[in-house]
Amino acid sequence: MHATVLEWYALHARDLPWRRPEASPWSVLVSELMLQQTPVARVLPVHAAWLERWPTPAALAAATTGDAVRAWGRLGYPRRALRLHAAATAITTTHGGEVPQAYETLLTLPGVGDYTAAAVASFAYGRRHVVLDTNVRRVIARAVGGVEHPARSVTRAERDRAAALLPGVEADGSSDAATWNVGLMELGALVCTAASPACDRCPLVDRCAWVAAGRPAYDGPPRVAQTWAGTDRQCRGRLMAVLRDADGPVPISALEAAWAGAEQRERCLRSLVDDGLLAQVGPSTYALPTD
DNA sequence: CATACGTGGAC
DNA sequence: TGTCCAAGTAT
Repeated sequence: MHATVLEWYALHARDLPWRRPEASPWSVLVSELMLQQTPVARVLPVHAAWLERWPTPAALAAATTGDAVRAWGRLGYPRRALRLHAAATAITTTHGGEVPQAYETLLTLPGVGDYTAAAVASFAYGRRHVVLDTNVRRVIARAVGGVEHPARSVTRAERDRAAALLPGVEADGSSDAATWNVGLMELGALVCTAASPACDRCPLVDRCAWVAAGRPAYDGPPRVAQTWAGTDRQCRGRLMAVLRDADGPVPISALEAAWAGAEQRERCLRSLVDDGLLAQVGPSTYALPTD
């Protein structure tokens, strides 16, 4: 299975900026934060502009959080911009300006959880870690587990299975683990997709347990649908869009025009200020934060 | 462990 | 056209 995936990746990998040999660990870290729940196509232009403007953690740490939020644009989940800024600050003040290499150290950075810590350690530094993202989980669930979708949350058995599949260390100390990780991710992103897997283009089709079983439909607990219309998330998004698109502070009237329901609007306004995404700069004026 | 958290493209 | 989904994290 290893050689098959590695060969397929060598032939079909997309040329992404954060995968190039010259990509810095900072570029990798920025890409990983941006890619959390966000498609590659939308990340590409924002990532390029971000690295151009803030080529190092120290450069971002010197900017305001408001600048980071505005540069985040419409990637969604703007708290990630705040976390990335906070991570850059921590890297600058307590890690000598260099993105940490150790998984455990990476894990202490804001916005960096198990997946991102393993991904940065693996992709930026070549360290051997199990990288369990939604793509890897799905490929393993199908190819090895024989089911269409993995469980809602990562189980111990699932992690053990992924660890067992991870390429080992060669006699010379090298390992294919990092390429294996990104290869499995790429396979899940391009071929073994959630809704319409292209098994006719899959290098693992002949040994896939799910295909062998006749591609049985998912029969686990119902996967919760994301609601959107009328939620606080939609309201917060509307309010943030007003601030992002403005040159400076905006009057409360502009925010009132963006969301009709007063009670919900005020609750969301409070939560955005509480999160540090907005600042009240006058009795009836709001702005992106300047700290 | 379930839930909140943005946004827009695909089918 | 509405539903599903995208390299998760924090609480």
